Amino acid sequence: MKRCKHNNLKVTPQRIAIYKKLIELKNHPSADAMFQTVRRDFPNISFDTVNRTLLTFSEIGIVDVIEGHGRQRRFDPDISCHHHFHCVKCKEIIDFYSAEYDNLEIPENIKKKFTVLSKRVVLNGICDKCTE
Amino acid sequence: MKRCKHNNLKVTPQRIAIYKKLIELKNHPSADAMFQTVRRDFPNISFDTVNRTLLTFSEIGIVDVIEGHGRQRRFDPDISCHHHFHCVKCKEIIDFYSAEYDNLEIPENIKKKFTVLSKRVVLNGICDKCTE
DNA sequence: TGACAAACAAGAGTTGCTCCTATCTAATAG
DNA sequence: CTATTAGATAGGAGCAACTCTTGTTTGTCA
Ligand SMILES: [Mn+2]
Ligand SMILES: [Mn+2]
Ligand SMILES: [Zn+2]
Ligand SMILES: [Zn+2]
Repeated sequence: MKRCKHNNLKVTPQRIAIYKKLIELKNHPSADAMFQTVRRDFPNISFDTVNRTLLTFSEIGIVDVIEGHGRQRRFDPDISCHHHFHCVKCKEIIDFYSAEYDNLEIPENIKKKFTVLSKRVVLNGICDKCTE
Repeated sequence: MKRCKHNNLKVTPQRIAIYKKLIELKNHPSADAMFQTVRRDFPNISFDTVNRTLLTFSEIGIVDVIEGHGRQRRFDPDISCHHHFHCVKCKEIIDFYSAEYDNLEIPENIKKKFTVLSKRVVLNGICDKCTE
């Protein structure tokens, strides 16, 4: 919660509860998934607070809002450089790691024109569970 | 429209109008953006028809539904292998091309477990227009 | 121990699809 | 060339996932 104070944000019980759930998660939850999880320990919390807090956290770099193919925004508690496999059937987003991908060079013409903040390789396909 | 017949889909004036707009577009329209464009030539068309047709086209491989960070689904009339730069400010998605990226190998552990249908490098950052 | 800016809960409002139904039409058979 | 009909469309209701508003509460600092 140092990160909160550092950004002039108050340290509230709601923020602490959401943060704790976030760091123990290993998947890519939607705002509603986080809400359902957090409300088990904090029955009076509102969806709006969870959603707003996740967006606040993404602004101060605690979570990432990641690319998706569905209508729900997906958050990623793992903010290190890694890559994603999207299953087109079950919509799950699966992490994978590759030094080769991490070290990809940004093309010159892009570097000249734009400011690149992050890069990621996104694979689409069918996961092992959906193949049967 | 051969593609339609080949997939047992009727060739309707609406589908022709949407298809024509699609192939002349060079950006990544949302369903609503397509609706607004197509209705100029076809004032009586409904949003639902445009949206449904875009999804139908994506099923038969005429367009791609691409990864996004917002709430609107984005379509891509360019179905060849290429890569995307997402501007986090104006939300524009800009194409770029790189032989190096096209030739990326899929990691062994992914290839073993999953069926990969497409790959793309996604860069996030700030575009030239938003930098001023 | 106040004062107060910031954050919260609850619920209304908005956006962007998605579904439903009556009507229409492209394709095929006669 | 017409009749038939499965499939497609328009218009509108319905729904999911946020997003905003308002009145109340609370963490922080003096
Ligand atoms: Mn991840
Ligand atoms: Mn593209
Ligand atoms: Zn799957
Ligand atoms: Zn921009």
